[in-house]
Amino acid sequence: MSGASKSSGRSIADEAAARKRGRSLAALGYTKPRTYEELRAVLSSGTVHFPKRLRQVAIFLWQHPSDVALGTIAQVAEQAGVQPSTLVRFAQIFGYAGFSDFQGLFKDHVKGSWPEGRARDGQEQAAAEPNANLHFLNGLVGASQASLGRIDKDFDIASFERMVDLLANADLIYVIGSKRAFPVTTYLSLTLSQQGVRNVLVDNVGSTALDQVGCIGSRDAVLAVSFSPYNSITPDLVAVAHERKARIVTITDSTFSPLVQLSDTWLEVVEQDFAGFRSLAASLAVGMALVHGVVARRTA
Amino acid sequence: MSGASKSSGRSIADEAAARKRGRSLAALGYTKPRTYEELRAVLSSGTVHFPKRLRQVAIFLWQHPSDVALGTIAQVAEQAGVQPSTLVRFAQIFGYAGFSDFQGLFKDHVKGSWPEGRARDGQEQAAAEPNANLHFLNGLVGASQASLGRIDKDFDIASFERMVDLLANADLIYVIGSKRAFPVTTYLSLTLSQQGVRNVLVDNVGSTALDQVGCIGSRDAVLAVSFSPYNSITPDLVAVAHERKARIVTITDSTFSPLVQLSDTWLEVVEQDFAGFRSLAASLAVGMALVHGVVARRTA
DNA sequence: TGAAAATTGGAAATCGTGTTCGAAAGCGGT
DNA sequence: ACCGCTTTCGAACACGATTTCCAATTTTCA
Repeated sequence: MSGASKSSGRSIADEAAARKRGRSLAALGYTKPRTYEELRAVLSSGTVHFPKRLRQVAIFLWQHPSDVALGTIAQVAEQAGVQPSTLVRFAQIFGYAGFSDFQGLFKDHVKGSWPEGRARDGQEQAAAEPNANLHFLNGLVGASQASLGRIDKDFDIASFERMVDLLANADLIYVIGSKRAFPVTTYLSLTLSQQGVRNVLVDNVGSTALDQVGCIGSRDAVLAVSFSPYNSITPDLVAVAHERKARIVTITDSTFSPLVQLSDTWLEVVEQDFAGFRSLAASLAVGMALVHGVVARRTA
Repeated sequence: MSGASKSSGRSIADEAAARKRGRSLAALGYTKPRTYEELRAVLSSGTVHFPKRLRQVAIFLWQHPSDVALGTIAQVAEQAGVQPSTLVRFAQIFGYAGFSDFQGLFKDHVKGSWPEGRARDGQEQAAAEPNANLHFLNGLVGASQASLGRIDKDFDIASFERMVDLLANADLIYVIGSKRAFPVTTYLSLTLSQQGVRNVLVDNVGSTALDQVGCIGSRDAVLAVSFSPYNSITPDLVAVAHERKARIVTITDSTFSPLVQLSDTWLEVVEQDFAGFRSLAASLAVGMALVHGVVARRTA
């Protein structure tokens, strides 16, 4: 609220200053947004086209309003990945004198939705859900959360560390998984690559998977992901890799998985399902942690 | 959060300084409260008796936590009807270096009760975790759960139903998404197929994506998934589909997505990230719900 | 391809904020 | 009522935060 009161007394000078820079939105027929909702409306209208960095700022403001309200300009800038001056420029484009002034908008908003907005009614809401689609969505969310919750409970950290070791020491990592596991492997492969870890995603495009794994050497490692029913091509591919003496680490959902016997180390991740639709949340989280562990080990 | 981290590094010196003033609570057997809840507990315990001005401060803190979090010391002092220095003294009595440090408590609390800040819970929980890998895993789980939690809060059920409508009435569904969105689209495509809904996953294998979307007709629909940064091929592909008069529904993470303007209907799903690794849990859950909705509509 | 314009990064300068400190006022005990 | 201790006040100071400005870079348009 202080920000608002302060700005009101200086708005004329502010706008004059901004206009002098020739970038004020007033020139575009916009008036300075006076509330957080107005700002959101302007941002979402899509009529304003920002260059790269300023767009980055807009996206961050959109997604993390409370961080903007509570932080200093330096903190916000770092989190958004831009320079502090960029934030100031952004604020000025909207007709504000500077960041502090602009921040008042966010402070007001956060304060406004407090403490009335504290109603933690997740459970009650779900219980009396009239809409079938919402009911289903809540069921899926529940299944995902249950899967995630189970990770904390019984997680074999020793196996996990062995897996990190094996993968980190590998020459090349082959990522294998089909059907339901494929989304997991694509994300793992993408993330590994983004982190600079060379890897091959065995996707079986062109039915070349067997030939790909035929190239595996004894200094390579296989990261396999497989869920029941185990009727996909994955066990076959892993068996080939096993014959070729590669290290094999597996994420699967039971000891009955045919991959368990082939693996040097394996982790059990059980996903909950709702009405036949199975979550992938836990597998993704564990997989990401694996990637992170490998990167950390390699750069150490 | 910055306040908290800052304090941890200086706490020893802080407490020494406070003790020298002879008013530290440590002398009374109290330890410095580390969270807002702990502070409330101490205040409400009634075991500490403050002189007039300090009591005034305590009452104000109790009743207006958000003002304390958002304001400057001068503003808080004025609202509470005391001098700024009184606030500093109050903070020091509790073992903090000063008001800024103390204020961090309130900022954390406010941010924690704000949707996108909830992953912090997992992070702090993990702070006591000795194993770095476990810490990271917990962070990811926290991010996933925060993402899922946000679905309940603000979900545009109307948009969702329009999306189901459009997809259910489509002749053929094209599923488009690249990079981080690709795992989501692969799972959507797989599930659609398993449920008997004909669809094309535009995966750009062989760089044929443009040719694929060139076949889209006006009775088809596109289900696009895209996250920031929006620098992939997805917008180009969707633009082609748009020109060919197909219905377009989108799952994305902000209004700045270039897909929004091309879409008939879109849903905002914001994923939390942890150390740069972003969750997909919420997008997957929403996507699955979409598939289920389409199947239900078609078989009805 | 080259020139002009727009955008961005970064450091220097400015401004505001929090903290400290000494003096004054209040309070309780003798 | 006096003395000593505690609490409060308010101004000066120092620090950190914000803003400004200019050079470097990127983009745009001819």
